[in-house]
Amino acid sequence: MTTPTKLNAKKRKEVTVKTVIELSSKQNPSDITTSAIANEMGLTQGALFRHFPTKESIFEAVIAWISKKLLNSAKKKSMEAKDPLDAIKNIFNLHVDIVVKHPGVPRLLFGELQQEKDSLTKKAAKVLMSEYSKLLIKIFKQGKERGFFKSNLDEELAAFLFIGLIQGLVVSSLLNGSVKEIEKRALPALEIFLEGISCEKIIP
Amino acid sequence: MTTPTKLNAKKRKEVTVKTVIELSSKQNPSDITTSAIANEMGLTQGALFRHFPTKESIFEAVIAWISKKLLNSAKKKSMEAKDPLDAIKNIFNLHVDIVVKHPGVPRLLFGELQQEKDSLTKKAAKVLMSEYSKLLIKIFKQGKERGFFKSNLDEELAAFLFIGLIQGLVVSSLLNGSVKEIEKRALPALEIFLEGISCEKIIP
DNA sequence: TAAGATAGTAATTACTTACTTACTAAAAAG
DNA sequence: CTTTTTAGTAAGTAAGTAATTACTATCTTA
Repeated sequence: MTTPTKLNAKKRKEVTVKTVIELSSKQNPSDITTSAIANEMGLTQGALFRHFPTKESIFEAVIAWISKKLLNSAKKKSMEAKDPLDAIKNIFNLHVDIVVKHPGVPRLLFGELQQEKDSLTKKAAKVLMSEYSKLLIKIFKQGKERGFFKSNLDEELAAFLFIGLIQGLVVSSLLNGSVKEIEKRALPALEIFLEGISCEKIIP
Repeated sequence: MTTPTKLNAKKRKEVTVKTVIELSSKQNPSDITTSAIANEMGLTQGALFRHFPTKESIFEAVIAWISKKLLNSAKKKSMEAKDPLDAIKNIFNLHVDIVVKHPGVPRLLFGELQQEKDSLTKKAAKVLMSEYSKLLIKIFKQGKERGFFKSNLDEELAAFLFIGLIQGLVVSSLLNGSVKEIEKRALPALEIFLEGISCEKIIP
């Protein structure tokens, strides 16, 4: 991915973030070196440090990018939906789209979450995940009140299962070595989940 | 964890494996250095290489340990079960127990699966996961035939959701920083999953 | 008890890592 | 056109990293 030499600071930062996400889809994010990033961009390693003070700050920027991408879109989807069930479906599709388009994203987040010390990036990843959970919990709660979901549903649990749903698809793609696997299985997976949390259908 | 100086080769290898699993529960497995392992065992770094030719071979031994632990027990549980539904429940509990007792295990496996090149350890992790999937698929298939699960159930998908189910619980524990979270939510989570894949109850 | 085998030490190896710095080329501004 | 700002280079640094080595202490057993 050789980009034209000399980009302004803003563009260069954007390219860096995209490059890290790209690399994360091929290897363990914590194994990505600054040299690897620079090399992938057609840049010398030292040049990166003109734009970012530390390696960690690069990953901060990446998490920030993901946060914006995921949270903003999810909130928009939930606003546009006609009911809570529709909202869940839309957010699921959005999430799956992001994962298919950027398979590095779940790896980055999961990788950060299991870091030893509470670095800034880990904190950012935690914040993102709990914001996302909060949004889901709110929707599940609404869906419960409006009679879409079981009345005894634990919304927090449902939120984590929703995330786990996608993690399961990611695992399957890691085993088969192809993200297409995810697209194929996404909808049936969602159906099983919804079946598990929805009210029994009224017998006609 | 200072162990008595001088252990025989077999014991030392066992302690090494346990130590790596222990460390994996606190930090990203790919960040674990041979010094860290040795230090945790009360040993010098070089001493490790009396027992393992390379660092990778240490992780091979760890995956082998997990494989034995998980696969053997799961097979046994499935043999003892009175029906496929029972088998799934028992394997789920077993899996949850292992994760709660050794939180480093899912991190190790997931970490290996997303490695760049097909190292021996990645291959071993892949084999383990697909053996595990195979076992689950077999049970889901039997359950389908015997009328426990939906007749149109995709067994392979169900297997990955089963794994994702636990991943979701792991994510929740990473956010809350406590594995107890997993124990608390495990059974309700399983119920939702089973509800999603089971045959509709016959109306009395 | 003496001899050989074995587990561990401590220093050192070659190599990789994130980060720094003195310099250059090109664009932007006056 | 000249000056200043800015993005990038290339070489270097210090702090790790996995692995090797010469040596030692301890256990086993003949």
